[in-house]
Amino acid sequence: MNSRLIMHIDMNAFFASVEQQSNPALRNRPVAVVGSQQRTIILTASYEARKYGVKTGMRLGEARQHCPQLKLIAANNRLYTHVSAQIIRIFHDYTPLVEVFSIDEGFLDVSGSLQLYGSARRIAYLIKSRIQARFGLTCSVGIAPNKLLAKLASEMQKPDGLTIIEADRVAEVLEDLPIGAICGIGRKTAHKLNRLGIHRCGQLGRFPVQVLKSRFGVIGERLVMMGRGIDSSPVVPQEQEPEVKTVGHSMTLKRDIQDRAEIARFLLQLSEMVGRRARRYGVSGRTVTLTVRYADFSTFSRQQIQGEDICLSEQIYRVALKILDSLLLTQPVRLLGVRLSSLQHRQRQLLLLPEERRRQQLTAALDQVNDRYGEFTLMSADLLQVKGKGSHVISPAWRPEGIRNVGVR
DNA sequence: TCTGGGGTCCTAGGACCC
DNA sequence: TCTGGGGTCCTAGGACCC
Repeated sequence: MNSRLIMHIDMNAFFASVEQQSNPALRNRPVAVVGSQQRTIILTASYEARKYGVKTGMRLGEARQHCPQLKLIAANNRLYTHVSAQIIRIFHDYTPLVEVFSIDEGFLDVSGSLQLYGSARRIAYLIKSRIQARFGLTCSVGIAPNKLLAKLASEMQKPDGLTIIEADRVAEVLEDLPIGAICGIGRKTAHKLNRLGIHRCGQLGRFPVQVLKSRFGVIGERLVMMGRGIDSSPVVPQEQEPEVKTVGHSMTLKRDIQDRAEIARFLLQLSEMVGRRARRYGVSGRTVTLTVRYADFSTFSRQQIQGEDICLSEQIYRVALKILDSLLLTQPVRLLGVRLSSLQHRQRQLLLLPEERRRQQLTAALDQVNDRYGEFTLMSADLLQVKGKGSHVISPAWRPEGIRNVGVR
């Protein structure tokens, strides 16, 4: 009973594939989904575009150099969320143990589903064919004894792959695998490991733990385990997901600005977005962080802790503004961010003073209108001066509404 | 059309208290 | 008055993931 069977399912070029399905004219053509603002990057490229070297994270100019006929599409977050939620529902038909890793990825613990379906391979085929039939989308599936290896396996065949790593083949698979292929070993860590003479997972797994511990701290031990393909972390279903720890929004401005009044108006807009999401989650927080990126891309943040938990947009804004006032801006500003952390569940309304309670009710009414009719349908007069609406860029890490577990306790 | 946005976790240094 | 040590909280930055 201690041998598990974990499946990782990764939708192939998700955003781009969804667009190609919803618009047949885009099929078999190089397309890329980008953010809705002007200053953006490639979020997802279709496989046709990838052939030309177009990749996630690329600047638009560079992408066009690789592929002049590249068709760009502004991200449609509602559509992707909708499709994602339905795909997740399909996963749940095969096991209650589904971990939503991002909008286009999930882990399934199918250890207990084999009696019913025969094998993990069969479950994978069923899921793949249902997703194909219903949405016209392909995915890559990895099956292995743990999450680390399942994720690795799903990467091995794309698109439309199915890769199984059996327990007795783990060492063989890892021996010559570059360390960077492991989820959790990024560019910097790979580089540091390379300098210790470690290039392959096999080498990593045999390396003295003590040396890695002294160089990497607590993750030193984890690194050796990764090299050996050992991972005991469970598949965490939605209802057991830890609660959110921070809520934040940031935006790259259409153009770099230096005028403090203008900066303040963007902070108000960001504070409203943060406050509204915090209230929807039912949390408030004591720490407000302001992030600034200058025109040269250098980025810094300053935080301030309040004596009480806050969640109203105006309260967040006031703190953000205080931080702004304490800053000496040495360059035009490219990006602004506001984040609320040290989150707590909000107190019951009974404990509030009548005046505070009235204000909360007003805020809740405004939030309801905005939830139904879209961001910034109702907003303070100051916000009206801010040109454009909130950022509607969606990231692959973004979770469908209601997927994240909040407000239970 | 020069480089997005949402998170989590870890670290190092300093303040402060006992 | 020439110098310890542990614990906790806070700050800012960085690595990593999608």
